Amino acid sequence: MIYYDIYEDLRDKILEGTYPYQSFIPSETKLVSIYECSHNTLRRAISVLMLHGFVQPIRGKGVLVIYRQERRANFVLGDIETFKEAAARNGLDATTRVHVFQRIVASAQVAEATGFAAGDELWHLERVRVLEGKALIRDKSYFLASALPGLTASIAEDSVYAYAEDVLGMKIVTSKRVVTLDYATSEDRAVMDLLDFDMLAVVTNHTFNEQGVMFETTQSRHRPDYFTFNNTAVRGY
Amino acid sequence: MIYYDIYEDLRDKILEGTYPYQSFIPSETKLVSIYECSHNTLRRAISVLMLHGFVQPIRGKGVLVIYRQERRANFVLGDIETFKEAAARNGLDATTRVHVFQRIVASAQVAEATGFAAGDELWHLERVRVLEGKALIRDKSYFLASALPGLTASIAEDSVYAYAEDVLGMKIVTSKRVVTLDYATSEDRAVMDLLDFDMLAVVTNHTFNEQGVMFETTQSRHRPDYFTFNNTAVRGY
DNA sequence: GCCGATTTGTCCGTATGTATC
DNA sequence: CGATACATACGGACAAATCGG
Repeated sequence: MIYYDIYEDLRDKILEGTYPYQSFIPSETKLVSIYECSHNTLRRAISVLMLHGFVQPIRGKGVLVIYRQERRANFVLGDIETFKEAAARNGLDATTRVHVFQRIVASAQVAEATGFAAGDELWHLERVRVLEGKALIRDKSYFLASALPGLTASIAEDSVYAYAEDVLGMKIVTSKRVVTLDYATSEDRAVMDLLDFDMLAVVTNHTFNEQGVMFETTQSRHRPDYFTFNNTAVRGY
Repeated sequence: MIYYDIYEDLRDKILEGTYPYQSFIPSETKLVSIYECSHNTLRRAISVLMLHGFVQPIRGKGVLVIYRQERRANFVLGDIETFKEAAARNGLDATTRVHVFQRIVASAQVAEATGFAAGDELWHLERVRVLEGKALIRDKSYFLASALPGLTASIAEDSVYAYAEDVLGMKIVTSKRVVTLDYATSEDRAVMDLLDFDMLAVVTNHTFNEQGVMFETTQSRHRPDYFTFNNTAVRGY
């Protein structure tokens, strides 16, 4: 995929400062001759850069870099990535404790709450994410059992996504997320290191694989002081 | 813009149920002949649908609808839109109280906190958003004065964005947002109807116009029970 | 103010590859 | 294997905005 390679190359040059904030990257014409690709392919790479908030094209002038290094945050969410990847990217030591691991059949209530159909066979997992020795995130997950044969508690302790992608060959494509706030429950307090926080950031996500099957929904409950959610919106895209 | 018209038409058909959840929309070939457009233009419309979480194309099969009507939320954020638009879309009666309206010169501290340059002339606004008679959101905004000549308190009471777009002809292009949580301050409590909530959802945004100039940064502090933030991530885009 | 060169934006047509059925 | 459907890439044409002379 040529467009993606070009995207990564330009992105890295922006990240390392070759193309600094508020500067223009080389023109389409120049980049086309540099990468020896068609202008449409280059434009696609630019559009991915734009959607990720790195650049903003200005007609008649050029493509402006609007990315700049953010202040250090504790735990940044945003793109599709696993908990382990996010922890590694944020330079944190991470482990996972599996509290619940069971196979269930979706009741009408579970179906209503999760978006699965009543009668679906599901894996029900409850896990706590531990960063630097602190239990900061509590995940309540439901996975479609038919999409994840052979799931075990020890896999869940490592990374379900890695198992799905590397072992089963599944690909995660779309992830819809909703961020809300909720009171901490006594259950939250029992398994998390909540200090005196009484509210949590709640990220509810629905994940679709390459078959368009919603195979996972997870409610992640985050301790407020370690929660950051990034997003870029571009008009018309 | 043909691609955008096609996007809107398909999106509306999905919203009204013509193309229901988990069904395939007509094939590329059929849509091309329906809309009498080129292959590429249609694909662009599909890609916008995908980025907004409405569909997911599956190679060899078709384009699957993965959108379904969500439960009613109190106040949903996500795309680029004004407070008034969001209120209208959520069917709520909305007013704005302007508490602070002044012109300042950015100090080093303000520059550090906002991302503007020290010495920039800024409008500093503090506003409270009132929905259905309840003061639920507190906005602390800084606008680049050179980008918004003639701003007044009464405009701020209505909609700064409408003034920028309709009167000044500015276009809002990119909006970067970060969601965090913060303790409610005594100032928050003084101007908002906070009940007994002691934490707030904080959305910090940086907005760029069509010139690539960051002309606004706003910190919006939301009462937890009225806060919802939507997001869709697609792998590779 | 005008013109021409540059740069991005949109659209079209075609070719080829890959996955599904 | 062939037909269908999406995915990627190329090249060309014209429009729209900017900028300098």
